[in-house]
Amino acid sequence: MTGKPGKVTQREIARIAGVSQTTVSMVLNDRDGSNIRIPDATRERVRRAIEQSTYVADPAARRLAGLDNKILGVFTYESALSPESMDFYGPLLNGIERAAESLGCDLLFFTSSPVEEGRRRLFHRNTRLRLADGCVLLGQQMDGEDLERLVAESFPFVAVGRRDETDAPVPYVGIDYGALTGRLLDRAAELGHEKVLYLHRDLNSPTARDRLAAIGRAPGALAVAPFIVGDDLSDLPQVVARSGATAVFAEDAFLVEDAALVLADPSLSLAALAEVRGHRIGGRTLSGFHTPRQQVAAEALALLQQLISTPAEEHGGIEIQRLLQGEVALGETLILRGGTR
Amino acid sequence: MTGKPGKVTQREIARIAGVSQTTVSMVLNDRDGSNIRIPDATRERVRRAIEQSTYVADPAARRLAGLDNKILGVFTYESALSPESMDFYGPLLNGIERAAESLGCDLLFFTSSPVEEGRRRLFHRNTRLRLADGCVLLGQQMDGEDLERLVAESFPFVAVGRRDETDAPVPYVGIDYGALTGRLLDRAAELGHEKVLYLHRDLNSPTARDRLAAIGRAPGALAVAPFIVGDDLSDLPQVVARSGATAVFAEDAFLVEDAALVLADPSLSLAALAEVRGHRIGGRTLSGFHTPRQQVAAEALALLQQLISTPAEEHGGIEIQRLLQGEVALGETLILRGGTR
DNA sequence: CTGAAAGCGCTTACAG
DNA sequence: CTGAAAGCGCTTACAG
Repeated sequence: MTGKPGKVTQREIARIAGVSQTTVSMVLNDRDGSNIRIPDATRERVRRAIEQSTYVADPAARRLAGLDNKILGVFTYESALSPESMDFYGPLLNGIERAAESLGCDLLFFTSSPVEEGRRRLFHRNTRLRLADGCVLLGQQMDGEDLERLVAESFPFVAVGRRDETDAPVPYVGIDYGALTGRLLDRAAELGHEKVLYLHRDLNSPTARDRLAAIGRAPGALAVAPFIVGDDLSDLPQVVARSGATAVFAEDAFLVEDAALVLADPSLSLAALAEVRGHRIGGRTLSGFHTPRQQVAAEALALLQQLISTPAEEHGGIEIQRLLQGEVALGETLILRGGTR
Repeated sequence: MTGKPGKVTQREIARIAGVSQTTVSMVLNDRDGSNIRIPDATRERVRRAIEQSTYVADPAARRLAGLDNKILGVFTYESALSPESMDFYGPLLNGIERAAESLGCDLLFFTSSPVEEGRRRLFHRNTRLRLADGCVLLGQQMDGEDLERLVAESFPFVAVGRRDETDAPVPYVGIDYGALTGRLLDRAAELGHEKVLYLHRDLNSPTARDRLAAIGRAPGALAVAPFIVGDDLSDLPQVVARSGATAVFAEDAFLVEDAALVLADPSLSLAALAEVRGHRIGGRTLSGFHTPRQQVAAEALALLQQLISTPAEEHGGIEIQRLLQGEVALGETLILRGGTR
């Protein structure tokens, strides 16, 4: 696999144009500063030689010589392009693709990373991480060690979603689930609810903690009881009855849907503390949040680009941790206490 | 952007282990042939030095030195990750991701390619194409010149979908739409239809031509009239009435859906000469094809890998043009002539 | 204004 | 068994 017969190099162009290889490089990179001044004639000669050939710069060589590659890495802790993950990753990937287009960057997906314990490993023997100028990380849960190491090696990266599992501050762009949760709880209180049951899977992620923390700060009139669920929800009706809750919230829309299947009571209010777009319960739009996922992705790439193009000493001036505000989706399943859906 | 403070090189490892940089390279690449024999002791010393450090090989340097990168390029002529394109690209991308995982390859998406006349350009000033060992091309229509040039530069690539726009034989993996069309027409004849109207947009793609060619070979009892449609379908009822057709086929499921909106007659049979999964007309599953798109993607990557790892002289032994068989989806909209949906 | 030279980090003949 | 050297294709000081 060394045979690259069709490959044209700067040396070849130089030969044709009758100049040195250095000059070709200068022309290609528009190096035209104080001490380098290439006459238009030479410049033209080189240009023509290039046009007539099929020359394209070898990106590996450029990179090795110290230039940016305009390649951004995309690392996902799970499969990104499977049908199941599209609900979550789809809008993010779309935002990333569009941002990359407008930044003029290519996207390197680290699909080769070996899977261990169900999750991909970022660092491994032959990681191509370094080929990228920087990397965005996606996934509900991330590996704290990966993050620490990226910081330690001062490799530019941005996590999508809030992170707090490390000592060193990690650059991220996320959604302010705490604020959203607070607002939805306010809304529930306004509608007369006094007891809410909150279903979750006890995930160990920052956003899961943000939701729980916000629940701990619920308005005085409202008591919210967290309840950890497993795969089997058959006990749920009893739990709800015993708790006296008039509303059931859950950490994501799928969990609300599952709960709704076993919870037949139409007077029970339902909501997800997460994106609800496209989700309906018995024909009614689910109450919950609208989260600006495309915008998160776009801002993550913009931040990454900023980190890449700013010398490390000046990183202090950059806001590296950003939470974007979503909005509460009122929906039709969070209703007046005592009403019916 | 030259500051790579956290970067460890082979030279550094060599210094620590007290060997030459060459030896480090040998150990890393398990070079252990006839004339190179590294004692386990040395080997171990190097291994430990590597483990203790955060060394990872620089992929740009490896590539420049002539090795494969295990990076496969993905070029799409349109946006690949937008919600609209997911219907078409989704299963293909999913197949590509999975195949890449099992081949141990990363995926480079050429999102930076400048868009001209609504389509991306493969070759441009700073293309990173060469960074990949090879490339898969996706898109309904492709640029013949791009394909010619790839062949001329003997850059390994595989097109997804049949291609015939070049003189040189282009490697591809596609679906045999001609065979599928033939079988659906047979089915229509069996159901008693004698006249069918075929709606299409007169696209200039090989698969579009394959469908038309198969229509030209329709069974004797069946007359199929191709009809080119624009965006406005309001004339369609008249056209159908005038033609005397008892069935209307179209080149894709969306076009059938659009046609169904203006064609109220429930005795009219409908079908798409394309993938129909997930499509319904008035509650009935649409008749058409089931196409193995994930398999197409997987086979395209396998073929690409084969082309990459086989010396060019032996390419003659590889079947580079492959058509996969799909199956006819009987559905509920292609019915007995005279029946009602 | 332009070229010869060093260097980026690796691999692989080629000499010891 | 192991290292010094050349080379991959580029960029960028540094000399003319």
